[in-house]
Amino acid sequence: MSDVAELAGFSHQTVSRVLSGHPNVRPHTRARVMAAIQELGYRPNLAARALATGRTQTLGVVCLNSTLYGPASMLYAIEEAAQAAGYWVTTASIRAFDRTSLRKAIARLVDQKVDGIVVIAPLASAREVLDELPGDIPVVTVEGDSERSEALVRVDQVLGARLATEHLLAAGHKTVWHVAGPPEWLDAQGRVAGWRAALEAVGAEVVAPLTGDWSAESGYKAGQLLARIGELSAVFVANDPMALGVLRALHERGRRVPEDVSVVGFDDIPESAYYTPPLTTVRQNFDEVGLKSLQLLLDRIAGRVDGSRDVVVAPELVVRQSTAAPRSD
Amino acid sequence: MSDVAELAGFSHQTVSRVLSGHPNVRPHTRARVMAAIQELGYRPNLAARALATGRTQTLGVVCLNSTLYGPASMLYAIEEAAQAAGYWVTTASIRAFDRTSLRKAIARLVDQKVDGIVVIAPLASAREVLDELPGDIPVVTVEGDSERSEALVRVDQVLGARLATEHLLAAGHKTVWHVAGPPEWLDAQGRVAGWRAALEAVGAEVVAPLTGDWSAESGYKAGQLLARIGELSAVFVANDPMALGVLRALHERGRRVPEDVSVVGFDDIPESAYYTPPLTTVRQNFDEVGLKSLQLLLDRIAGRVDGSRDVVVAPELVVRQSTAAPRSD
DNA sequence: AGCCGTGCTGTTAGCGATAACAGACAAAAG
DNA sequence: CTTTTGTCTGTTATCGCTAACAGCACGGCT
Repeated sequence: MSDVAELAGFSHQTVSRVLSGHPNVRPHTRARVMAAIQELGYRPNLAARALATGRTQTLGVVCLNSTLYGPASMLYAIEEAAQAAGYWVTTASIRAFDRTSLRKAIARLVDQKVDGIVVIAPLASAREVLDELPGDIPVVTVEGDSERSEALVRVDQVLGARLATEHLLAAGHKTVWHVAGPPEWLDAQGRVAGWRAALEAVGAEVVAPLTGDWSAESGYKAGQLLARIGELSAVFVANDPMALGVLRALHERGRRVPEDVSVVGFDDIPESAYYTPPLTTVRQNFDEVGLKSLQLLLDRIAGRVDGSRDVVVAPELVVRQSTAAPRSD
Repeated sequence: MSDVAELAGFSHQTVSRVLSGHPNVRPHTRARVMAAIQELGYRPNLAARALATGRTQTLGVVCLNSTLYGPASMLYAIEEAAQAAGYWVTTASIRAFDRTSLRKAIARLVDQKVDGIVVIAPLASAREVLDELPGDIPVVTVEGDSERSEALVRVDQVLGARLATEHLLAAGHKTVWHVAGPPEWLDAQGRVAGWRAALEAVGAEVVAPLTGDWSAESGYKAGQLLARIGELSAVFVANDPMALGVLRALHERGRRVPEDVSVVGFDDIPESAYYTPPLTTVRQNFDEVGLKSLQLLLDRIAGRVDGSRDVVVAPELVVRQSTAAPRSD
């Protein structure tokens, strides 16, 4: 930086002012400095700036399993929007569900002095950990606990599950079975709640849900069980890959979809329109969730805390060919 | 830090030595300092350390489209391994194929003074950009150009495509059609080359490949075209989601798989075992690629350049139910 | 006894930027 | 013509840490 100053014939402080867009710099001076920067190929040292200002222009994202479609999409949307806003993104992936690794991940980000954190860790246990956070760092939670005082962006899982279940009930099915996600996941819990609520609203029987781990394999296993149940006519599966597994298992047992059994998924991943048959599912707009959470975070960093504290994104039912009326016999 | 020093009764430099694990510190002193750190809840300032040492303990990853299964898996594997090695990971996602955004992404990482970079951008154009890189920063390329002098980790795409094609030829198919990935992608190019080589080796006809964009939708469109071709008996599709689209299109036109047409995919994503029918495909071990590339990068950071410059991971054919012998008529 | 090497700790000087204050000069106000 | 105000630039201190050097005590050697 002092090289630039010398070449331009000004002090390093003036160079700093040019860089930070300070108004009180003569246009002529600014031009000279810019030329010197160009000529020397100077790039400011971000570590030094971080040390001096206390800000890093970096955001942290804590993410539970970034190979799943949902988290990966949100991560991508956040990264891109952050980039556009002049921020960096550091990710802290965690594999396990436990509190310790979540705590460690957040500690890492705090150590790195990130300017804000997005937590994509829709686990019941996340709540306690977030309560331990230093209060001076803005945090936005995605799919978190709505009782937390911090900002939150979420998809209305309960609504989505109700849309799915009501769609099946409206087609004439007496009741709807459910393959749920891991019980620790808040969105899995929400989908169970919505499914249950829809059934109870019309007095339909509520059969205990099966549980998977979001993978197609776990859906397949649940499907093998379901396929043996004669009275089965409609299933709501908590995500699309598991629904794929269910479709496969039903097919292998000779239960036709949708003639014998109707299936609804959740997420609307790009592949689900090409399953056999194309899957009726509930669309979550992950890009929007990622974008909104970033906006909220930037607002908080800028001190605009007054704005909306919670953002709820509405899911949407996408009807395809895996659902139909039950057989009349 | 000086607070800790004062509380422990030593100088700040001794605290620094304890933190960095310097050998010449009396155990008693070390214990006192540690206790003081504990008591004050002291956490070192990484920006200051970065400024003083010139190292950041951060790695950069440039990633082309992190919502695809392959890149997402590698990213995840890298992130986790880096974490275990005490490094942070900053991602720079790019959406477009062009040189400018790649250049910008790398510039961002260099500005941030990352200690090393992994480039997951299997594009032909990546090569030129990488040549512009400052020579003092270690770089590992994934799926890059093997003629580059830098370190490289890749899956043998040509071999994988040959395995797939030869499997179909061995089953008795006269020739194999191909749905390729975007031509700018090096792995798409490699798969075309392997497919072509396998056909030419036995003197089979080489029909010009169709092109998709890795999505199920593009595979579906290619499949609609293929389904009209009467003589079609075997297709090799450049990735699993596109293969799903092809399966769907064939099914809609009444072409049975594998009785009428055999289909082979590429990647072995977790869902492909549950497609209708379960997909014969070529497995790439993304975790291994991610891990190996990180190891290579850490080696280079540590100055161990002597070791293997290139790592080639062998893909593996996974035979499921989407392939069979051609119809005898 | 004197010297030297070794183990431990403290002092000083940066790393490369920004913040706060100070000074010079020109234009506007009294 | 002096005073004030405002625009522009420079000087100095500081962020929190590590590197290099210096110093001190101690034991073994000649």
